Amino acid sequence: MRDGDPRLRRFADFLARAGLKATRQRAQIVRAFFGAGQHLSAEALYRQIYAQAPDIGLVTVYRTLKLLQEAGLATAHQFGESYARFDPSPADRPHSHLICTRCGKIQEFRDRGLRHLQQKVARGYGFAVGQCKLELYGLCRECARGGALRPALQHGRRQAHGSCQERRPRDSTPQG
Amino acid sequence: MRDGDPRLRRFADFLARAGLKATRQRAQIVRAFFGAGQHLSAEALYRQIYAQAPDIGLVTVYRTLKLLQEAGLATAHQFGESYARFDPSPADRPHSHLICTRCGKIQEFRDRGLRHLQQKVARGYGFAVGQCKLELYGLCRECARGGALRPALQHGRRQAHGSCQERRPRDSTPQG
DNA sequence: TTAACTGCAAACCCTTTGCAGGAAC
DNA sequence: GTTCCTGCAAAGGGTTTGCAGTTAA
Repeated sequence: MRDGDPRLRRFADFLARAGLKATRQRAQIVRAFFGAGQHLSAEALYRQIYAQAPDIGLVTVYRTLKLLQEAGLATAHQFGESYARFDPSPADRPHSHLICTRCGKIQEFRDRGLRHLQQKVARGYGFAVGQCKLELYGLCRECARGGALRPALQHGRRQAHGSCQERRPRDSTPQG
Repeated sequence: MRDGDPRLRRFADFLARAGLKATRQRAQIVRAFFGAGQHLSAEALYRQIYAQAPDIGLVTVYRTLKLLQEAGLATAHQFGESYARFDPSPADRPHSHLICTRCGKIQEFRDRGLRHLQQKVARGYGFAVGQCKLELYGLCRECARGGALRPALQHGRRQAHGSCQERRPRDSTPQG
């Protein structure tokens, strides 16, 4: 991560505006969080940080992740696991997720169709949509090709992802 | 719930086929579960049952809900709360959810557009979609009208619903 | 100087598990 | 008569909180 990451500045601003303090621990945690560029769990983030700063506690990681959420710089997701993963994309860049149930890879995507679907549902049910959560579980390109290059995903205790169309695409040619 | 609910029969079949026993507790639990016609938590289901059968324990409710999931007759959802809610719709009737963040009401809906979106994403990313989870959080018709007829939803400890288009529909006229 | 922060340990909460007695087949 | 089931209590696991010492502003 380049040090000029705008999210670092946004977090600094958030702290200042809220009358909170910019501590070394918070700096290291957010740096590691944005630097990872993945959907890490609190525990995983803690382990990454531990390598460089073993004095930072897991509790502080949790507390900082909570601040990041309040600042709109992280979003917690369950992804059918027993623990939360934190999405480092700013809340003002909404997106959906593809979760590979084999290798655990999580990809983000956006699709205009979702907006239309929301509007249709909003009209049909008189429902004022605030947040939208769309998650597609299945096999990523590599895993779908039968490649077991990555180890299989270790599932958590609570496998609670909802049901939907159990269906496979006709072809897999990219098209953006 | 009428006693001829096909789900009761499906559950009985499931038990028989798996060499499991049809106990009074299981009967009462699944009856109450399907009868409620809502997305209850284990605790809430337990409380309902407690009125008629205080000898049935919460643990047995959990165990029976797990069996129902294995039988494809219930699905666990997190819905941004700290605990799971169980959807009494058979797994072969996939659908999405509207969750009112004010009164807690959960509505199910289906939309063909989601299928298309899935196919598009599948092509674009080479992703073999298995399960799909779509949840829209916002205000139901009644709550959106400013009516606070139902009490506000008691949120759980863990508010982990993902981000998406923060946006409101132009109008609220029904159209199916 | 003072309000906020940190780490530790302990608490919390939902869910699962071990075990001894009880019920279905 | 087995095998499975139940309830209780206790354990598990992720997350939060209380507290006393520490640090940013």
